[in-house]
Amino acid sequence: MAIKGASCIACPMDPVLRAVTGRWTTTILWHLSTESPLRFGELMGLMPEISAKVLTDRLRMLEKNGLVLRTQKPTIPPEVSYEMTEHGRDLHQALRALHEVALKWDAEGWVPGQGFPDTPVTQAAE
Amino acid sequence: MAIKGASCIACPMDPVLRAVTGRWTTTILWHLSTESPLRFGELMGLMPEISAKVLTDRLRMLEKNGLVLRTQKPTIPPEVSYEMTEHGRDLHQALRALHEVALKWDAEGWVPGQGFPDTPVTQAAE
DNA sequence: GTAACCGGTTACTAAATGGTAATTACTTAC
DNA sequence: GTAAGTAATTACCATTTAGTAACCGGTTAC
Repeated sequence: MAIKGASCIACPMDPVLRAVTGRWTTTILWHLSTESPLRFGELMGLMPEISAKVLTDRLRMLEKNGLVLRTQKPTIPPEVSYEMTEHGRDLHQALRALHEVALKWDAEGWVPGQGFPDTPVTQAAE
Repeated sequence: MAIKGASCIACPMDPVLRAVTGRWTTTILWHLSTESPLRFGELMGLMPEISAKVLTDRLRMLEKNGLVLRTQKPTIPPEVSYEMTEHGRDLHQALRALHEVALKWDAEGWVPGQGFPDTPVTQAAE
């Protein structure tokens, strides 16, 4: 008889979560999952608050993990575009499900850090 | 006519992703989504590498966001258990989809930071 | 000659995050 | 009287991460 939940200690969730979640990562995947290919500048435009450095870092990481494909045309000025790989597209269902949750919670009046209208407010001690 | 993808700049994905993704957060939600309720110590056991401080931080954040319910029995020693709220359970589909992806990629030989067997290897410059 | 274009890179600094160890509280067992 | 057990909390320090601004390349338009 397995210990409650113990069967998942060594399941492959953790490494996958590290690769596809985290600051900006999931947002980038969501955009590329919704419309591909997207150019570097277009991604910047879709995420006005990300910096070029972080976007580059994330795209490199996703590329290394085989989830995103980078295509460069050697024109002047250069034209670089990104799209999901075949494997990356496996995330489509999960991303769509997350998007639906986002729409639902938004409609229900969810506020980041405060929860839903029916979430009990924890009193701040004086 | 909307600019390519522009319709999602202000969509509610970002705040939701901040609340449910991030180091340990999604893993905690996955465990609570799979079996509830779980006690603090049980969660620690399921994630051998997390520290009590970080687990506490995450649980407080999830509670504030109305996704996780904390129940304390005033016994000695105390017995505190955590479970998903009604709203939190909205994530079930997304979490299950992520889990399926994890199982699939694992079976396909995906290695974190190196991708799949068919992912082109970027040469490390000497 | 110089500014714009695009997709970066680099160096430096600032902020967020995470880990460790000590401490709390109350009761039961040794 | 002291250690164990549970669920934390706190202070402090180390690490990681992110942001800022400057710079690069080659060509075209002014």
